[in-house]
Amino acid sequence: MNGVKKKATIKDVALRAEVSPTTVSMVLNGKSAALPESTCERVRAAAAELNYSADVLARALVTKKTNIVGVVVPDISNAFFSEAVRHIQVEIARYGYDIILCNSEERAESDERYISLLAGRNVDGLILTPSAESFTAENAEKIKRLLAGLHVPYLFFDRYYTDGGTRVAVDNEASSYAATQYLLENGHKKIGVIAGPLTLNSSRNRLKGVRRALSERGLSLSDEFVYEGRYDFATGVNGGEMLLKKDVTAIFAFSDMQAYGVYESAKRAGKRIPDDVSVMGFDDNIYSSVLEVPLSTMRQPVETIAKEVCRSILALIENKEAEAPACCPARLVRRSSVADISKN
Amino acid sequence: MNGVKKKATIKDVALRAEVSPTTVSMVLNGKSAALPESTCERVRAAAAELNYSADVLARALVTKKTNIVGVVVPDISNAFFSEAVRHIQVEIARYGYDIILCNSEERAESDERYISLLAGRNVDGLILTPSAESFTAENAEKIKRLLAGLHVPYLFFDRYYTDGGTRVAVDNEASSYAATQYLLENGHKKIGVIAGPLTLNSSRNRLKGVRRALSERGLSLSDEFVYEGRYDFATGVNGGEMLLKKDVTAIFAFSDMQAYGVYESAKRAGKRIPDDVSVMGFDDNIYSSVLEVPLSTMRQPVETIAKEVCRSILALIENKEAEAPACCPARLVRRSSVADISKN
DNA sequence: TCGATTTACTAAAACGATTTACTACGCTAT
DNA sequence: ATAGCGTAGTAAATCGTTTTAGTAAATCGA
Repeated sequence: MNGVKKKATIKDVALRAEVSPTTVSMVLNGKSAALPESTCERVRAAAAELNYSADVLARALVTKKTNIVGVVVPDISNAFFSEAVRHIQVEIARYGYDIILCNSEERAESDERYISLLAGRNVDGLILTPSAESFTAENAEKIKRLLAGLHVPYLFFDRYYTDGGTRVAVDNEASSYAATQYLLENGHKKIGVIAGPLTLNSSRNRLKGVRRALSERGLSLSDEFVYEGRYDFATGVNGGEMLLKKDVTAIFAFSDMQAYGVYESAKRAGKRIPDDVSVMGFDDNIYSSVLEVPLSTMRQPVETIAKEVCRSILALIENKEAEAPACCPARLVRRSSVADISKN
Repeated sequence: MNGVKKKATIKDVALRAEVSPTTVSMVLNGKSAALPESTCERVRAAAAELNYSADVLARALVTKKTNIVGVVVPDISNAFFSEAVRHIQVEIARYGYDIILCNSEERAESDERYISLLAGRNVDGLILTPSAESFTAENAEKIKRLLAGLHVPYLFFDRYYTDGGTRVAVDNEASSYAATQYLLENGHKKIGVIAGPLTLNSSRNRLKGVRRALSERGLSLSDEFVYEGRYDFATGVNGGEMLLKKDVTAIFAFSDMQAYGVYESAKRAGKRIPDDVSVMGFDDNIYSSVLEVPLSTMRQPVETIAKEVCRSILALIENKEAEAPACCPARLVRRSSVADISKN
């Protein structure tokens, strides 16, 4: 009963159960096939009495398994990522894994630094959403080389390189195709688009979907109706301002956050939503249903994606073999920000 | 050049530099006071050539230092926590620490499980926001006992037990005092409050602040004007509905999310903000400035708080001595959701 | 010149597990 | 009688560091 009592080690348990550490280890790790139940019982009792649990560091040192996966996202305070990370953490905890979380703040240099750092921590796997910067040809090459040299299973989440690597993302092309169809069905022909960085596959594929839907109706999207920026509020404001001047009847923003910016720009321009201009978003943040004019948007199945991320990375950790890319479909959420002008 | 080359160990470096592992360790850890520069140079060169970096697991095993801090929050997808965690991660990384993130999903059982788990991972420190459940007398006792037995430095962030433990939080009492004063200055006397769980010090102290401001003007807040719930949207809707029936002129919601709910309830009741009822929030989420009627609110200085959290936990890790509680002041953000009715 | 000190370095013990390769014993079958 | 085998374990190596307690040689002071 004196002061700080140290954690019991496997030796303490061995001593108390009057067996060797080897035996303790085997019993506690379920490798006791060859041992009589009486011994196992003694060991388990001793372990319980001493409140023993194996030191994870010592164990990891010999087994080369930490049960940690590293997660690198551009910005956890972005609603999409925070929700995804929450689901990932909760889900992967069920398999006995913890996550070390890193924010790259959209900087390629941080991606590199964190990836190396996590590998140095002997994580069992890596879940990556590279920063926008990491999609320039040069940076992409660096990241890919870095990962190849690491021998740590990794997977791309939401953003990915097209030439290899396991990935889990929403089906961007199909989703924005659906969104555009919805706009078309409501009579919109003059559509403006606010995209995220076109270096990202997410934005490029969403744009592709828009173009496909349009061309199927014999329409096309000229470049001057596409405003490229980031996925943030300010981009929405600027893009909205620019597109409103061109008298579009609908604006499709590639993120809800951008859509909020469009609302702001409409307010400034004295235009009402959806009477003067329709707005369509992408993500379905919790806030989108709360707006004065609830936003029509494509809902990302964040929980499904998160679970798929976990399933894939665990598979990679176990098999060390490439997984097929997983594409999850987004769902159209019709609210009030899109007006039907087909009868006009 | 054959296949997978293994990571270089300290022995490899020692061999190449023609010294002992001891020497390598000392040089690379800056304990080379007694060694001639020539040797140091040789060791450093060898290390560089082999691309050597010490295995953190092996090191942690002997030094008892992991450079990891555990973070347990109720819900990372809550904007306040996600922003806080982002700043915490970025800041603490500057000191060479990583964070393992856990979501308790507001469940006491998860708090216990994660705290034990993180301690078992030999984290150097713990940053905790206990779930609402963990504030019942019984659960609180359990958590406190658990922490006391762990010998891991820990700190409470945002929510805390009043009887001990280092803590970092916004000055809730002063903040809501200021908010209430603002309401009073604008002529509001019949004020309704939507609180979070009153088991949480944050809610209790905010309520205290309201009462103090009111009583200084000879007013008081009767219980029927206080709606207790959670910090979420649904609580705002329900509380708003209830309070609007009592013809309050202003509603002070203890979170922005609740305030959004109040907006919704006002819309349903056909009341305009701020013409028919004023609304005040708390947090200043990024969305609050985006609303059709931008929300007046108390802005939590999240980055400041996060930095203070890092400073404190690092101090605790180094000194192992209690830190003074840190209280950060919130700032009043005046927007359009509060009307001046003092001239009526 | 000799003992004491300084310089430059190292052997070996930890840290706390897992894992491989044994051993000692009793029993059976030939 | 003994080879062979199953049972019930264990000793010792290993993982890759840090750290303690030295030592051997060179230098210094008197």
